[in-house]
Amino acid sequence: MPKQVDYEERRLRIAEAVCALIARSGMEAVSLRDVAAEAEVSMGAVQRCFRTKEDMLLFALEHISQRVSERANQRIAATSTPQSAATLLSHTLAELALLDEESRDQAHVWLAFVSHAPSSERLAAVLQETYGKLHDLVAWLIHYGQDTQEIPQRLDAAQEAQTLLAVADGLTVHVIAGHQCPEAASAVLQRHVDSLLR
Amino acid sequence: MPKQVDYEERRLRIAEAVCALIARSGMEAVSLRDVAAEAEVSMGAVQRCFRTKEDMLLFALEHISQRVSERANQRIAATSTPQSAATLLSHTLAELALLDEESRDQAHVWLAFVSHAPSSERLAAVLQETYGKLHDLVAWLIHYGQDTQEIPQRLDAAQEAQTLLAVADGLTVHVIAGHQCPEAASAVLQRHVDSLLR
DNA sequence: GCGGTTATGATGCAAGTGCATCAGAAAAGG
DNA sequence: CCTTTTCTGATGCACTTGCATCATAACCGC
Repeated sequence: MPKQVDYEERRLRIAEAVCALIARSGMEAVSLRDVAAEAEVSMGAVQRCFRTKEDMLLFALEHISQRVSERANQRIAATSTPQSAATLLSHTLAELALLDEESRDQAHVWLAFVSHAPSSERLAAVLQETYGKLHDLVAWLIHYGQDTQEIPQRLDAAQEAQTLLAVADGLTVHVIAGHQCPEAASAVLQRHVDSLLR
Repeated sequence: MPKQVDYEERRLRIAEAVCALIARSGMEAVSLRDVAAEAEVSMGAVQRCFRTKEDMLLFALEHISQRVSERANQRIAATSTPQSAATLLSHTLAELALLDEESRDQAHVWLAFVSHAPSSERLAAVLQETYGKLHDLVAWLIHYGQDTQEIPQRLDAAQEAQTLLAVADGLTVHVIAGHQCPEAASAVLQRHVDSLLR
C-alpha cells in the first residue's frame, strides 16, 4: 500500500489559509498560488485536495460557518455555572456579531462570502443553511428566557430572533465599514437585548 | 479649440456600468474591458476618464453613496402632504435598507464595497462618511418624532439611530444572503419602528 | 481649408490566473 | 531488493488582467 495522507487535515489547513488571505486582502486576492504559499503546501497539493477553486472556497465557507455555529453552541452547552437567560442571550449574540478582535477575520470572510453569494448558488445554499441554524438558536434562547420569566410572554420569539440577528449582522457591517468601533457596537447590542427584558 | 467631451456624463455612465457588473457577477468580475463593453465605450475612453481602476471603483462607490443619500433626503424634503413622523421614519429606513426590487443592485454593490473596505483605505473613508450622514439623518428623524410626541422623550435619539441603522443593514445582508425575502425583512423593520412608538 | 489640439481605440506587454500534465519521489507489500 | 500504487511539485498552456503606447480621427478657431 502506498503513501497515505490525511486529506481532511490538509483541507482544514488550506481553508485556514483561504480565510487568512481573504481577511488580509479581500476575496479577489485569493489565487491558488497564494493559498498554497500561505498554507505552506505546493500548488499541486491544493489541486489534489480540491478539484476546482470554487470547491475550495465552498469548503472554506463551510469551515467558518461550522466554527461560528459551534462556538455559539458551546457557549450555551458549556454553561457550567447556570447563568440568567438574559446574559446567555447577550453573550451568544455578541459572539455571533463577531465583534471581538479574534473574530474580526471571520467577520471579513463571512461578509466577503455574503457579497459573493448572488454569483454562486452553492455558496448561497451554505449561507442560507447557516443562517437558518443561527435563527433557530436565537429563537430557542428567547424561548428559554420566556420560560424563566425574564422575557415577556407576549413577544414572538421567532420575530424577535430575526430582529436580533439583523442587529448583530448590521453591527458587524458597521464595524467592518469603520462606522463604529467594536465597543460601541457591543453596547448597542447589549442595549437592544436589555430592551427585550422588562 | 479641439473636440470637447462631457467627461462628467461619461464618468456617470461608466459608474453605472460598474454597478451593473458588480450586481450581476460580483466585484472580482469587474475588469476594465468588461466595464468598457457594458458602458458601450472603448477601453481607451475608460482609461482617459479614470487614471487607475481603483479610481474608477472609488467614483462608482461615491456615485451610489450619493444616490442612496439623496433618495432618502428627497423622501423627506419632498413630503408635500405632511405625514406622521412615524411613517416618515419607517419609509426612509425601508429605502435605506435597499429592500425593494429596483434597489437590489445597489444593495449588492454596497455590500461588495463594504467587504472590500478593509483592503482600501480610500473606499473605507467614503463608506464612513456616508454612514455618518445616514446616522445623522435617522437621528434627526427620531428627534422629529419626539417633537411630535410620537416617540417617547426618554429614548436617546443617537443610540436608537445606531440600532435602527444596524437593523436596516442587517436585513439587507439577510436578503442578499437569501435568508429572508424582502417582504419579511420589510415586516421586521416595520415592527421594530413600531416598537419605538408607544 | 488648415493647423493645432484633444480624444480615440486598437494593439502591445508583462504579469498573473486557473487548470492540466507528467516525470519522478515516497511509501508499503511482496 | 523490487513492484505497485499513491502523491508531489514543477512546468506548460491558454487566457485574462491593468496599464502604456501611438497612429489616427475628430474637432474648432482661424
